[in-house]
Amino acid sequence: MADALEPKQLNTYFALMEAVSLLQHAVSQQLRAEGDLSYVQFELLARLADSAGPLTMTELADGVVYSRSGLTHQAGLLEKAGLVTRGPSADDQRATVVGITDAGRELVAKVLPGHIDAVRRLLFAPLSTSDLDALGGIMTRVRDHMRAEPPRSVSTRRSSKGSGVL
Amino acid sequence: MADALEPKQLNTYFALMEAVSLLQHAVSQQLRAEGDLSYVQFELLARLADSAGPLTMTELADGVVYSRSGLTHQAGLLEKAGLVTRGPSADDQRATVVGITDAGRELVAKVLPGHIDAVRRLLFAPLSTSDLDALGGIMTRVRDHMRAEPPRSVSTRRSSKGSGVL
DNA sequence: TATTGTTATACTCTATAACTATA
DNA sequence: TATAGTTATAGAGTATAACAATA
Repeated sequence: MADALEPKQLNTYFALMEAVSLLQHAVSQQLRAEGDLSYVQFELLARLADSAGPLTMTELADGVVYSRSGLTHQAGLLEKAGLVTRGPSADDQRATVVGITDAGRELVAKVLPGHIDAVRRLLFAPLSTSDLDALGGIMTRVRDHMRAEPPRSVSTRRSSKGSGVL
Repeated sequence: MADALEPKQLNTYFALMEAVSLLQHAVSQQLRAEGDLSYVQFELLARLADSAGPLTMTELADGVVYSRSGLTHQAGLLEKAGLVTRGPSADDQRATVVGITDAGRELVAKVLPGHIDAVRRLLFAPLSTSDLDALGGIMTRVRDHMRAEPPRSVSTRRSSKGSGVL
């Protein structure tokens, strides 16, 4: 126990992980039942729905998926379901641009109310307004910190000689 | 968009989910590399190491795993690896009690420093002391709220006639 | 030479249903 | 009749490596 986290840190860490795990599980069930979507698929659709225009695979991956093949797989499923389209990019001939279809937008719209409901009921119900502000500030900062630091997401490909973990 | 979360809530929700996803991914890599453990397996071992004595499968499951068969599977893997033992319970003949072995404790001890390091670097580095207090309080409250509310975890078995999602 | 994306493949995790045994 | 746990099995998600094509 030489270099343990302070107990307060440890408790915070475990509470965070367990709470989000429970939340993840609940919203995943909701998305599966109401839209036959995994959480990752929902995230991808939501990003596309929110975006001004189509996104490249790499742009779409950032922060959502941690391997290129994983994204290709998911995008393939969404395309087969008629929720997104894939096509060549004009700017960069290597890139694939992904756009959301009307059916995709409709599905997001169909699933969103129940999703919002679950998040409100499970996450926000026990929180005050100042809790919300605090949590928002903290998690935004943490997210940005982790995005900036290595280990980075998909965009940097691992070098072939295993660099170890982190 | 009739009943959307307030933008502040939505941003908070997404920041929380993305930050924890990144954290989960990073610590999973660390645990896999240094101890050949999944995060769930680490959690199970850590609980057992922290517990005064052996736990039943149901006690062990709570908050960690969402299906009984999943836990049986993971416990089987840990047992095969010599990290835990399983045996009949004295109190309740139906129950299985799970205990951690010396090898299990050693593995936790081996893996923990790197784990703590990653959590500090990724989660706590950008947070102040008051952030830590706030986050701890908030996430503890959220976790307890979700534990209390349905959808409950494993302990309640689903009725055979599909009760829908939540 | 580095980057974008796909393919093929293998593996892990998870969940459902059917089952045994005990309370 | 309800609960604890296991088994068998199937499906979904993810990652690695090898590959083709473009920058």
